[in-house]
Amino acid sequence: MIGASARPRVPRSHHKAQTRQALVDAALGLFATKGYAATSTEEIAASAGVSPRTFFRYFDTKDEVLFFGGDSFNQAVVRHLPEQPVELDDLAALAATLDQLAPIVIPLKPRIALYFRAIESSTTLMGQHARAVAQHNAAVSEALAARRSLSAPDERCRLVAQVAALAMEHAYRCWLGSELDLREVTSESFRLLRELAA
Amino acid sequence: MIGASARPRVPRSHHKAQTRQALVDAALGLFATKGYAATSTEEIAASAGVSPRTFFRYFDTKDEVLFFGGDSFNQAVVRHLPEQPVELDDLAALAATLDQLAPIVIPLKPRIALYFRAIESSTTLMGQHARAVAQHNAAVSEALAARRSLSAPDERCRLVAQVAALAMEHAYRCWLGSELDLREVTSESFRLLRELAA
DNA sequence: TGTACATCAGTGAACGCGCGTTCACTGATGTAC
DNA sequence: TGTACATCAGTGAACGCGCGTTCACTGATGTAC
Repeated sequence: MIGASARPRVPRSHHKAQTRQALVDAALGLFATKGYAATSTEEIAASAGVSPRTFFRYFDTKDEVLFFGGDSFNQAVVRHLPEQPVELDDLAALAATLDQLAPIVIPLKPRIALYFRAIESSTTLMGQHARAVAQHNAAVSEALAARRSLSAPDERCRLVAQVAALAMEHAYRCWLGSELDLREVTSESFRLLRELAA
Repeated sequence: MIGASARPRVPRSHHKAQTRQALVDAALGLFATKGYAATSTEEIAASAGVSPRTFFRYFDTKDEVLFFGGDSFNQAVVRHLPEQPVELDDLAALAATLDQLAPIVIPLKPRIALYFRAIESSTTLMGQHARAVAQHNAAVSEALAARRSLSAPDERCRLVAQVAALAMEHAYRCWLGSELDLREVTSESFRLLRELAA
């Protein structure tokens, strides 16, 4: 009687990750279409196919569910930055890093679009995003400090990280609203940045 | 019997403005010390000396009470910008404008410090702040467009406004945490900005 | 391989709490005459 | 100047609602023997 077993005995960790992902996806979709305030945790749970109670097993608060892998992108930036040629200045090194990471980002376009639509629906999510960007910038300025062999980031590192994040977000918003190439839009954004300070 | 009247018959509009201000002040203080989430609207009302119900006559939501006159500062920037010498480029014109407005900002230092402490206590207030900054930047980029006789702001205007806002917030945070002169810190911040793009 | 127990994802039910609303009212200011 | 009425800031009480918590349980996976 081979294959007569009712269930394929899926590992717990896998099941858990799946549930979490389902909740995140459901929330992202609902927030983007209905708005954050108009979406209850109960609805998110229902849309993810779990009970209302389960939501709070994965997230302490409603806003924590907004998540789209900004962390791993951040880590990728920090990893790629030291590999840039030393003759590039800080801004150019960051631009080159973003250029290298474009292939990872491009397939995520629909998801990123949902994310931006979601955060615009709510001040809380806006704040969530602002915090995430601030963390990202702190990590990048650490990496910039290391690149210049400083023990800790100085004012300059922090400002470069922030300015680059600005150019990046600017480029991403252009990209999302058009059919343009991400890499071209990004390099154009950095070029403009240089020009206006010249 | 001169002066025997019990009350001096204070105008309604004045009384109203006073109540509103009392609520805003109370909220700013409580948010900065206890944090946003740990402060209830009832507490704010009590601290302002009015009934709980009155809070919602002035503000539709709890977070709306965070307010410290960013609007009037914004308007001041927009008013002063066109008066700058035409030979200054956009960034220099904004720097000069902020330099002129410093005397208005300096006496507000304790209040601004409370504001920043408050927004750091809560993602919602963080979002509130992000929205306010975005509005400010939109208005500034309009003003920049007018300065260059454009009918609408282009990419460049928007980016300049954002970069300048970054330099400004950077300078303000340095200023709040020190005894340095606001005008010096600001000009240093803009100088650094130019340097890293050179 | 098989049995016995431990662990843990998921659930149900009940609840506390604070935001924000609705309805009905008081009393002071504003205004028409 | 004085009276009568309109307006509006402030209040009290009661309530709906969704977030987030607590307690007690089920059933599948993991593991020791």
